[in-house]
Amino acid sequence: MAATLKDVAIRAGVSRSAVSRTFTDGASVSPKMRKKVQKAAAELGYRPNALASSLTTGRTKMIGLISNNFHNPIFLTVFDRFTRALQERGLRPLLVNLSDETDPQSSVQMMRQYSVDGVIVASSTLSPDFSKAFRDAGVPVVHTFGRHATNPHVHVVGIDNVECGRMAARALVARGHRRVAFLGGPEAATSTQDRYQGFMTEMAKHPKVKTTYSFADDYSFEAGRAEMQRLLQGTMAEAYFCGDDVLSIGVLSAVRDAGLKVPEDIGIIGLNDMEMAGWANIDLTTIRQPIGQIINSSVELIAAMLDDPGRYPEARLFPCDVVERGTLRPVPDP
Amino acid sequence: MAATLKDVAIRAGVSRSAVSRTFTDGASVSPKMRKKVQKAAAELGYRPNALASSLTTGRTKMIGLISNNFHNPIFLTVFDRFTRALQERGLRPLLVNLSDETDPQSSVQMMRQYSVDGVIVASSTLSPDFSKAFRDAGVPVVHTFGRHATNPHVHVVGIDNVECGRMAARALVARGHRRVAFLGGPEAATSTQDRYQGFMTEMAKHPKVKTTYSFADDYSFEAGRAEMQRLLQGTMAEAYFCGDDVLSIGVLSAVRDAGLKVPEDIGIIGLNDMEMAGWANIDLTTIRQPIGQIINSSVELIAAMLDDPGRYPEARLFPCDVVERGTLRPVPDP
DNA sequence: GATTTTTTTGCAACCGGTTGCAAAAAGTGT
DNA sequence: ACACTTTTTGCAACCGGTTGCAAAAAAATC
Repeated sequence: MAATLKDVAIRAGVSRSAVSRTFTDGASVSPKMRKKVQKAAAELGYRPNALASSLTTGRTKMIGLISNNFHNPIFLTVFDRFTRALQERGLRPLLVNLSDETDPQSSVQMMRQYSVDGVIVASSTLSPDFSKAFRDAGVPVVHTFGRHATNPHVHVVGIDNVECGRMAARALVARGHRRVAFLGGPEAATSTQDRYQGFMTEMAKHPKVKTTYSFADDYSFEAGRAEMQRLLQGTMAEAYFCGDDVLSIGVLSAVRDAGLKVPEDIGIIGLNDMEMAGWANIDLTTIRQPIGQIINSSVELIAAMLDDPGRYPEARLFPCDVVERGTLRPVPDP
Repeated sequence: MAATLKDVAIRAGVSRSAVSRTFTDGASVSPKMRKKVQKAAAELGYRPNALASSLTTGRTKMIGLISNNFHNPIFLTVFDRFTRALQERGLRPLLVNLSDETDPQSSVQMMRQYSVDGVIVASSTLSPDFSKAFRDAGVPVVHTFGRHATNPHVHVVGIDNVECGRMAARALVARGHRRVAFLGGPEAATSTQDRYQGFMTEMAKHPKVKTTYSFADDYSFEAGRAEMQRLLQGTMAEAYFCGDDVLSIGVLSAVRDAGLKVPEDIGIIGLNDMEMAGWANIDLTTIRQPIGQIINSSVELIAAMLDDPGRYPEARLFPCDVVERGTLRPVPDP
């Protein structure tokens, strides 16, 4: 069975406190004692029990990583990046799948049962109130992909979805499209609302361009495809800003099945620049959300909060940029 | 700050032991006492600290979920399923990303520091020795997607990759193909080796069919595409068994870019039946690996081991089946 | 009511660590 | 060698729970 601190103390012929100090950063212990203890510990294969020490230190080094999105392919990259960034700092992600429930209180309680040092909410659809429940319970929290506010109640890291909507609108206008449309994800999602708002307000500056919009049921291939199939029954726009890449791929599929050419007949621009967007058979023009930076910044922020829990809530927004690929025609020469 | 068992005891005017018994399944406590304690606990928002109790019980209900694959899209489904199945049993996954290192001992040590109740190794590329290190350290372990052996040292849950190779071969032969090929993932991977072996041994039964093989660098779209582009410079087979779905999608991309028609000119069969295989623009004929069953079985097995740690190691293999879609021509009528 | 049996309860020790503090040891200066 | 200062060390209490056991209380039996 696992060796304990007491076993090491007995073997090294020292007090338990000496052993503890040897393994506690910053604690005072003589070099001679340290060597004696380390020798005994090595012989026994001893490593401190993180959970026992957390009772005294109040630190587990575990971070709750909460998500309700396990279907959008970009989230595999998200989990890859989060796990790596946390591990690099000696932090351990306790993964929570909230696809089936979003009661803040039961999540808060569970996280406190495990004494996580902090929580990262990785979701664009879980509400600010969800994240705020952690803050109110005294648990450091960062909401990644959350909607920013002028006076944020919790730390938010992400992109400005409104600005992305404007950016997409500008991209379509710059290509001379006279009829454009927003095809968003689920209408109730804040990310959808913000992208829609940005798109529509930018398009309002171009009254001569006909602008329409609609929503898919979900951020998924099937939902995007189904919504475009519905649109194909009526009057089409020349170009579409689709709420995200996976939606865009569904839209592309429906368009091509209808015998239309992309970008010649129909232009498509997505959002996210997930790995698949660059696959040769997709080649999606999209707006890149800098996932790596967002995640590193989130982890940096949660780590900072461990040392400064009273840290004032901030919103860190990262700029997006248009990635030119094959689904939008080139900008005409001036 | 969080209420403790002691706070509840004081508020209810009872002993700490009474409070503990109220929250411990199977412990003896009168209904009257229980009600009194529960009232006080509710008023204080008390929940037992799982880590403190683990010191006595030896149980954290945390399960290490180890993976080194965060790029194959099917792993998003894998994580979704694992988190759900574990959560349903009140178990919590501590996620570990081993993309960058595979030293068994450091992983074992980390898991023991957190007193996980068990470990699930979700990887087809991490070696049996990796999993065995946990067993040797007395940590219950299940290797999901591991290679089975006649005398397994650890519990293994997955598919018979050799049989899948045979199955793919039979599928190609049944369609009358006279020139067939295996296009595998990384040659060193055991999954590649087994699939290759099954394919080749089955094809050996059909000496009149010309059989060739090659390997992609990786299980990825780009690697699949690149390998097919290389093959397109030479003599092509009529149909290919590609080592997994994501490889197949890359292969499809290269084939179509070369102006060939699928399945008329070239047939493709993949393996896994990940969500994307069914997308209308992919419509991949593939061999379904029953991910849901594999994962539920793994979780069932780890849960069983918590109660019976000495349980004899077993291998649970699930049958695969061919999913007919659009990338292989139909079987000719007899 | 008295006796016996069963259930409930609190005490105190335990789980594996950390840490304040006083005493001991080591180091420095004269 | 002695006085003073700094560092190191062990003790014992603590962190937030669980549990064996003996005593007390409740229930059952006659």
